[in-house]
Amino acid sequence: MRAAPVKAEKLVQSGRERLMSAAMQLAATTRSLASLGLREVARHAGLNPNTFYRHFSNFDDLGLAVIEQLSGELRKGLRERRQRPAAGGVLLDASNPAEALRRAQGIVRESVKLVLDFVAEHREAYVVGIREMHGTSPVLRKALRKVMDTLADDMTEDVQGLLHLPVLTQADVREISGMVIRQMTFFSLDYLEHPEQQAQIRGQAERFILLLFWGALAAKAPGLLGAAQLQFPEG
Amino acid sequence: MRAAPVKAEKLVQSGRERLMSAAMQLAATTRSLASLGLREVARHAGLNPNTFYRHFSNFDDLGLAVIEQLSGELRKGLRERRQRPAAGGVLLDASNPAEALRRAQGIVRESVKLVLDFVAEHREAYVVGIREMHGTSPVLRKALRKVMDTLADDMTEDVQGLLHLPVLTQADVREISGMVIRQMTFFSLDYLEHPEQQAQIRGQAERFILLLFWGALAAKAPGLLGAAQLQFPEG
DNA sequence: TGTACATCAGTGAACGCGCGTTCACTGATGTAC
DNA sequence: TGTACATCAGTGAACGCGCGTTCACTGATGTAC
Repeated sequence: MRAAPVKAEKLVQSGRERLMSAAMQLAATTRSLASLGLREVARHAGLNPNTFYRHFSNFDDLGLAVIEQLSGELRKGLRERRQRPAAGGVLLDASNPAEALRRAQGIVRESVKLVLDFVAEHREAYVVGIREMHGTSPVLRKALRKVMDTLADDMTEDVQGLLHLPVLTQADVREISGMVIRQMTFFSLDYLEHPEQQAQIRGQAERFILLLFWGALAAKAPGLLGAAQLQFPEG
Repeated sequence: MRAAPVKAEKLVQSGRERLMSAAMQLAATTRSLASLGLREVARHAGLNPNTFYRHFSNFDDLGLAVIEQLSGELRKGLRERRQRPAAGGVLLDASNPAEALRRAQGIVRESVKLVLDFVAEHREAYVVGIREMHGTSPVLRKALRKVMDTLADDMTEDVQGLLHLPVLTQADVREISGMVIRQMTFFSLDYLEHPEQQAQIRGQAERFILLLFWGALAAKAPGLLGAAQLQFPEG
């Protein structure tokens, strides 16, 4: 009798995986991916230094692999969770603007919570990602810009699916989504760094998003807003 | 006869200054301050490696000195330039909202241009600053957060001086200013990286700022906006 | 089913190099009397 | 005004160390026939 090989395969990490998670762990403690050393990573993974070359041709190569894995998780995680509140969608037109805006506000609140929860759960990966977005390696920077763009595309799709806003074009929504995704990097870092102010930061993020959409609606359909009695969420 | 000593003193850079500008120059070409080496910087400054220790006790020390100098220049540069459009100020109330908003929009346009011009002129310093804001050294990160806060304070003061917006409290304006300063880091980098899209990016930045203020006004004084016929600036 | 061979992840020793740091020293400038 | 001394920015040589990379080798796993 021997142990089922399937289970064993699942449990034993390959050398490549060990190197990647070693890099992740090391980068998470104050340092960036770019500042790690090959020997350092191999040591942390319990491997011989030159085993590194069996799996990656250089350091950017490893960084890319790590980022691809992480961004895949981020996107997947967000996509799974945001299925939940998709009950119907809100049509924002002149029929009952106050009610529609109230419901839209609820969706914004849920979405902000969802993102910040995710960030808090994947704290280390997230911080490393943000750092490399402005980091030294052009390759990693470019990869992370692309991640941000993808997230903004996802958000655009969501907004157009959940809140049907006839007055805003897809280009309008995409531009606002891009701004929101970018600003969320700051809110997220604040959120992680100041756990005692989490409620307040959540409120700020909600207000930020609402301001942008209200501003856009104010420019394109002032009548709607006038009837809607907007209210700031308190921080 | 000998040359006037005053002039000579001005022209000859001290060792400390040479080290600082060497670090600046090196950091500007793809690398961050944190990733520089002591010997590398000294070499670039034309000095003996250990002369470094005559002026700085470690690398963060140098980084801080560089950042203090740069942020001083940034603040001073912005402060000087923004004196110009201070002709009077715009009172935004119910008397003639359309005209007041039109003038406010002009001020936003001028301010965005001013910031982006400054960024383009100090390209290298600016990029290094942004990078260190998310960088490896906690000391530099904290220093740069403070710079951002100061800029947001300055902007708050300006907004309250130039546009008199009776419906927004100082806290409202300060929160929006913080959001704008942060988002401008992204717009600025875009602006530097894509010179062929500068007009478009300027337009995006203007729209961003207007959306926030319009959103805030829409929530607090919907009547004003309804009468004002808002218009998006095209990118 | 067995055998021969190729592939592949991993090892250990060795290389030359640039690094941060320390030491003892120099020469110019500033300061006290 | 001159002299003695202290301070300070700079030099050059030397240190031990960890780094990235290369080499020849091992043993397990997969594949062809």
